[in-house]
Amino acid sequence: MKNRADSMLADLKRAGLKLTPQRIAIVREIADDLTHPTAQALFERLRTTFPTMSFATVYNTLDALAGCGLMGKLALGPDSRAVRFDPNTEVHHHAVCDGCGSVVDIPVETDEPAVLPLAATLKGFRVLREERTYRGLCDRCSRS
Amino acid sequence: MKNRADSMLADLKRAGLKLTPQRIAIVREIADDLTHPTAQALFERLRTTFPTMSFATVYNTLDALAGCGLMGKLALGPDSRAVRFDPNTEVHHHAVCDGCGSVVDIPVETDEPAVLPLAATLKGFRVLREERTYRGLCDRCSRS
DNA sequence: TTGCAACTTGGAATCGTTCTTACTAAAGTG
DNA sequence: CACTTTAGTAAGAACGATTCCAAGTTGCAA
Repeated sequence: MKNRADSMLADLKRAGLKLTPQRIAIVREIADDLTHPTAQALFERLRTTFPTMSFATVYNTLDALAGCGLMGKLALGPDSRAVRFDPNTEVHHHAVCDGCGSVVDIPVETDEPAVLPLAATLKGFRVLREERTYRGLCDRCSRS
Repeated sequence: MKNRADSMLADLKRAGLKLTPQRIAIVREIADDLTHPTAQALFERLRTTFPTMSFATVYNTLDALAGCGLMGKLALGPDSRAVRFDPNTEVHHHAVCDGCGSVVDIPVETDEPAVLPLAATLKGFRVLREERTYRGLCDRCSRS
């Protein structure tokens, strides 16, 4: 495998989607981005090198990626209402800084109970997935 | 203590806020509501018995309650964009049904590590709070 | 190379929420 | 009890994020 962007593009194609210049640009922009950007942020960045890029295309492509399981969509709190996109498809959690709003991935420790015994049942509720958000202060914000 | 609504009203007053008829109506409407309603849903319900009620007042009151720690605000997923309000101030988690979108409270089991050793440190991140969302299918949806 | 379903664009529409303005009611002051 | 200050409300405009739409364009299978 070459890199994350190329592998995502290959998967997109495999799913029957066309590899347009716009999609290629979008995928390259986010594939290795660990900051969990919003669609708006991506759009701004893309517009500098791809001036005709439209909002709808950014959203469409990100949703297509999400639909293929190549991208996560995050709603990280009632205050930051914009959806954030996460190219990390490993099982993991998130830490959100109350100070600056930054988001970092938290890998699942190998010694903890694998996020959840999948399809466990909780009060008549069939649990398929568990999401955790740790809130607090990032290194930088807890100093200042 | 009489009931949840009265105790919330007392706390509101103690916080220096006036007990207006609007606030009393809003608090009574949500105090014992376990469905995590949106501001819109509450507004619709209130409007039937309090026709002059305005959106701004609903939001103001819910935010005031949240500011006093009497109400939680939830962003439960990228698909349901509306903020949901939760009068349950106990430490607990949430289970969200992929089918119907319903939300139920999940109490923290006494045998699990108290949500998190408070202020634990994670990769240089000072953790103050942990939120968990279990996703899957509710009893009703997993049958049909 | 061609044909067409899939795609892109730009702007309008929508949704949930916040803001603004003017009005009203309550609480403090003398 | 009049007077002032302050807090709260109503209605709708404004806002930010996202989705929809109509019209034009293009990747790619055959």
